[in-house]
Amino acid sequence: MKENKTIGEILRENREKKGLLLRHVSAKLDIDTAILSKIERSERKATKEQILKLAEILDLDKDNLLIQYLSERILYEIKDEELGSKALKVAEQKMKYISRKSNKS
Amino acid sequence: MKENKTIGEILRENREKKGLLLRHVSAKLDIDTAILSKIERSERKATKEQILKLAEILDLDKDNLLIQYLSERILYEIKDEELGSKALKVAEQKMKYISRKSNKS
DNA sequence: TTATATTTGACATTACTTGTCAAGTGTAAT
DNA sequence: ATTACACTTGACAAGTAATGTCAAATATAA
Repeated sequence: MKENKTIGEILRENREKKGLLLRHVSAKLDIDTAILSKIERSERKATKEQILKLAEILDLDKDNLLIQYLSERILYEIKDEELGSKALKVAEQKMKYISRKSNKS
Repeated sequence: MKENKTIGEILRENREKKGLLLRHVSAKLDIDTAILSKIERSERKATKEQILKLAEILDLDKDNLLIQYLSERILYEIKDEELGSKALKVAEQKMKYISRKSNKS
């Protein structure tokens, strides 16, 4: 029974769990509350830097949050593509090929 | 023994196989030869529309070429990311989750 | 050489991303 | 019901990246 939350949902839940307001967190990120609000509702994408700062501010695991973030960006790339699923699989194959190559195995 | 060619390589090989010059093909695409040259050498990305036209011009399978193209775009998205490989796997999981959901299974 | 094909790099244009701001909505307390 | 506060919304501005042109450079072959 795996959860499946958006980055936005994760960020909002954890911000609220800590009792922080948009204005507190957005100040630390040095952006307007409007953007953070939109990020939490998946109306905008965060930048990588913002994700890393948010992990610190909300005490979340950086690597994990970054993986979630990157995976959303990947899905965004193919969201309107019928062949997206196949493209993803091919991307994985190429990825393996590349790492196999660079390890000269 | 799988092949692993870039889109650019595929395009160039097939253009040459048909005896077409950059200027012939780029004219049909309505772009300068310079861009096509760069696309073939992976110095620039093509647009989706260009890929579809190229499939026609070079008699290549549209779906297959599009999959190759999209997979390159995906890899481009994570090319500098240490966690890229993990992000790809998570993206696939999410993809499965989404399609499971939309099929209400 | 001359001719033709391709490549390169500087630059223009366009499209997307990321941001601000001000006005709007929702909710709870006085 | 008015004030106060958190959040949301949408119009717009600024910055960045993608896409293209052009002219000069390079390569190859006749």
